[in-house]
Amino acid sequence: MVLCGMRPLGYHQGPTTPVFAMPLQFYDSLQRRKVAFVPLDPPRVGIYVCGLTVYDFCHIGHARMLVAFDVIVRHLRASGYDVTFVRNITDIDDKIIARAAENGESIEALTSRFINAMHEDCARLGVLPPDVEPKATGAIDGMVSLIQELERRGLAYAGENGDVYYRVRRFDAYGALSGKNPDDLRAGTRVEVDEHKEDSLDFVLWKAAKPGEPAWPSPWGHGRPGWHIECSAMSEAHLGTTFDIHGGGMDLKFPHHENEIAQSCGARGDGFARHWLHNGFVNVDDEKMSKSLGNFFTIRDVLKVYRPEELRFFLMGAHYRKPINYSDDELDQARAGLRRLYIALCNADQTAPPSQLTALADLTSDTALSFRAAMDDDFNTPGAIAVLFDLARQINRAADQDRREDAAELALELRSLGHGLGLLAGDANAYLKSAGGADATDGLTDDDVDTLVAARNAARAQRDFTEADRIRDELVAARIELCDGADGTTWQRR
RNA sequence: GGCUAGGUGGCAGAGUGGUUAUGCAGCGGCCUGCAAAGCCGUGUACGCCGGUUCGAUUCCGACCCUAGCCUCCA
Repeated sequence: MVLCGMRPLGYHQGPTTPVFAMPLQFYDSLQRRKVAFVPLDPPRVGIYVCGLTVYDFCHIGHARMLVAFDVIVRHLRASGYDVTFVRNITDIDDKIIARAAENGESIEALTSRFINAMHEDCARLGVLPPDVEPKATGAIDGMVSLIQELERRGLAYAGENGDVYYRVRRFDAYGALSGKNPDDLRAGTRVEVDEHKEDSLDFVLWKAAKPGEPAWPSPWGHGRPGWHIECSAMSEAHLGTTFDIHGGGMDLKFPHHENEIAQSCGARGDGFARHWLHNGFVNVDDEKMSKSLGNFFTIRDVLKVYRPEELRFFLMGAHYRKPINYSDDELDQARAGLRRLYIALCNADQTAPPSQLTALADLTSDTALSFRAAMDDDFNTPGAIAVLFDLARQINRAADQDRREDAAELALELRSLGHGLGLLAGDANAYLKSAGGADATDGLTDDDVDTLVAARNAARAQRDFTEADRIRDELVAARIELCDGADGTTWQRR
């Protein structure tokens, strides 16, 4: 509860200028304010994020979560922490069972198909794999153990139907995360009431097996786990009963995360996640994008039209806690902005990725310190990106003034800072020449373009500008832009 | 209805008790055969009404509006 005071970060450009910075701070959903982050057991940091239920392709809302926590973990690591990042996979639940039956395929076939698809999507978006990616079906023992302990403590009971429930009203802290009062919740009950529950607030820990459904043995008979208990078991298995950060989408705050707290704290005493981070939503027409509303775009749909990095850049263009609206117009804006950064790398003649980047901690320019300050302040990616643009201007200016070494040095810094955001990792020419999405092919191969550019330059050499412009118009129609420089003509796809 | 977040220039989006966010788009200039890219210049935004203050977009209160959650959901 006590904010750490200012502490010296280091010295910049001589010993007379101390540079101060606040330590890393972020908004904790539990305390509902920004807190200075002090890990439980530094430099080790444990973070658990609720992953996906794998019965369909990932949509952009999932991408938001994946990218948001990818950036958070990247920055924790850049800040010197030894992070263990756990992101689970829910591979058993009602929807999975229903979808598998619908498709006439096995649950295993369905889930492994969509797990692979998710991994492909992540790789394309530059989302690094978590350190541990546990599956619910691999954590049944831990769930049974938790439920047994809850039962022993009077917090769980078996209904007549064989389902096991959590006795919510016996857990005093219920509602602490979501700010909800159990009495208010009960008043709002308007869904079908399960007559086997003691109280309508109680939620399922273990479901009795139904014919034809997957089931595991347990003290309460064959059955399968409820959704909430999975995460309590998986976080405990990999991070212990107390760990630093728990994350997930805003909609998981209640009831999922509230229930996790009830389960984990109920069974193991106090502890569990010390801080909670929730990412905001992707909206379409100012309405939540979700499968149930049917207004969602899958990642792979979007990547037919936009480059993966453009989507990533778009998702980081707003603070991770705020909602963002998905539209072609905004993706186009992201495209134009990212293009500017890559062009700066080209202007510095640093098109190929460097073999060695500079670590954030070793960058001491004002620019780098601004970047760090932005990221240290609740992972403020828009602020950090603004610093990238500032750097791009510095590079272009240096290039204009023919200060090549300066430009190269700044370009390395841009790459290094970009790395902290998972951006600007590739070859700049390759990026700019790539089609803006799988469906954006213009029918011209790179060789075709090179041939036309050569023909145009031959015409220019003869001062036949009518022919030169005709060829350029043809290329522009194919979304290819030319740039006549001192060293020849370069081209890019828009 | 309860709870939780928001309302910033044409668009997107940070931030701040008094000083340029940033990007996209626009306009003027330089450069160019013309462009493109880049550079330079250019915009007097902070929902409404009160209050505190020398001074508020920034703090406090009321109001209006929006979104999310209260049901599976990133």
